[in-house]
Amino acid sequence: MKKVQRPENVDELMQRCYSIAGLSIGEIASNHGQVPEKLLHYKGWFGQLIETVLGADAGSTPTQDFYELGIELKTIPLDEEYHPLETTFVCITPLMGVSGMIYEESNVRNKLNCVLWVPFSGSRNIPVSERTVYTPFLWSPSREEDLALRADWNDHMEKIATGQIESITARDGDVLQIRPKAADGKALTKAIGADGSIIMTRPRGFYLRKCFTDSIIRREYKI
DNA sequence: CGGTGATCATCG
DNA sequence: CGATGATCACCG
Repeated sequence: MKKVQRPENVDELMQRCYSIAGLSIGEIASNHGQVPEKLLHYKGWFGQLIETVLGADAGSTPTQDFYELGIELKTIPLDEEYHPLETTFVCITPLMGVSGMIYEESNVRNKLNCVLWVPFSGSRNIPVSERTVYTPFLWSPSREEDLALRADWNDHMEKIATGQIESITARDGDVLQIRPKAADGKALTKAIGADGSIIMTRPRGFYLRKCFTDSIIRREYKI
């Protein structure tokens, strides 16, 4: 693995981004090991590859990838018409100690405050090494997007705070949904139960719906 | 276990 | 056939 230093500033980061725009995954991975045939057993592989290439550290800290720059890195697979193929994981959903939490100080708001999107062709009928990176770009939520995120976050967190976590499904939330996020179905974590007691439940995560990221992509690429 | 990075597989 | 619920790999 070739070591890449952390970028000193946004310009340096973006120059690295533009240097990989248009390249195939195989070309980008040439100095970083083998490209997997399928992503089934390597689901986060591409995201971690891009982190390495751009100089983010591969830690698992709940902060931005480029902490000094306040920038979060997200790769996003698109189909032939530039529509997102998958939802976008944001962060783990807090299920305990949520009373008094406000959106402005939430992990969701912090993560999405400034995102470096790295879109790439992700259709499964294209061999992984032949999929290409589109032009990465920086994004911050518009006022409307921020309001939509805040509304969903408030709805979700109120339910969690009042012991209704088990009633939340992926259908809830216009742009921000909650879905299981764990290694398997056996993983359990503490949450607030209906009667205020502590219950054990599946860990959850916040995800951005495709419609939300789709509008981001279409606005940026003017399509 | 609880985070990071996500995509898979099944079902309505 | 797309979304929901489940799952995969790795790290400290």
